[in-house]
Amino acid sequence: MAGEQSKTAKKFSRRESEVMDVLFKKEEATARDVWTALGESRTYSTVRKLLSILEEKGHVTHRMEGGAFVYSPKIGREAAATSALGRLVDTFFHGSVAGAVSSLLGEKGDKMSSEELDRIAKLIEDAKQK
Amino acid sequence: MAGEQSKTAKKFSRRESEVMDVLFKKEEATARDVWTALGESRTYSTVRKLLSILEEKGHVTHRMEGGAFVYSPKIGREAAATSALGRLVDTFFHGSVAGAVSSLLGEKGDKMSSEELDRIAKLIEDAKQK
DNA sequence: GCAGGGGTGCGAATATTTTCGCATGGCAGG
DNA sequence: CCTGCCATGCGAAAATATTCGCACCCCTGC
Repeated sequence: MAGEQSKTAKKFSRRESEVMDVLFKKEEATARDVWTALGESRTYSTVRKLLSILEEKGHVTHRMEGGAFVYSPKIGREAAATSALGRLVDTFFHGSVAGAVSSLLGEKGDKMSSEELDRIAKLIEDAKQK
Repeated sequence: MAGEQSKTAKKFSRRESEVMDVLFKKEEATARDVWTALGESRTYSTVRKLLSILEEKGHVTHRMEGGAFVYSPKIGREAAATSALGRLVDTFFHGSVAGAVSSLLGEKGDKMSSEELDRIAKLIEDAKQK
């Protein structure tokens, strides 16, 4: 249980993670999209710079479309999510998934459809089988 | 679903969050403890400075014990965890708790005891009742 | 009383991150 | 062809975050 972070640890600075969040949510977006999503609190120019830095660091890629860059995260939402989730569970719940689920349910349980609840129950079932 | 972050959004810089992580894991610790936990990669002095800044910003408190400061997070693990978890679920799973649980199970499902699995199942049951 | 070993506070040099303004280039409309 | 609009690149100032070194204090042992 020694160096387990090197593989998953993604270090984003404040603004960088804000941009990444947008990208993860939207899957892909132009600089202008990100700028808008960020509430236009900064300059369009600033957002573009951030994007280019993120790309330089290898966290995002872009493809040309209609004369503009369309950026998208490079690591993959799934991987990033799993990593972040795992770290969070370790930090706050000492590795207890049950603890995390409990917290999640406590927070959003009310607003969840019984359908979604069922879906989770099924997930548990499957895990137990295996 | 508008401005829901203002209440929970805690912004920590890189080092700051590393320190907070230690504090959340240990519940409380002296500067030296944190320094050790951080792998002593920096100077003891640096860690102390970080702690004092964190305190100045209102994220941690300290109490005197045996001539040394024992720091502890101020927001409470539970609240911080819920907040972080919620944000993460929003960002990566578009708010779907099931999606998050699925990911969690996929990552740590194997290593989980059937006991913990049961515990979660029960949690779901309770949520459904309500 | 005089080290020695910790602990704390503070000020300041360094390193990074953030934020922009400006120069350039492509395209559609007049 | 000229003009306005939007996009990208670049360089650098401004704001923050990190890291330390020092001065000072308190307690224990000699």
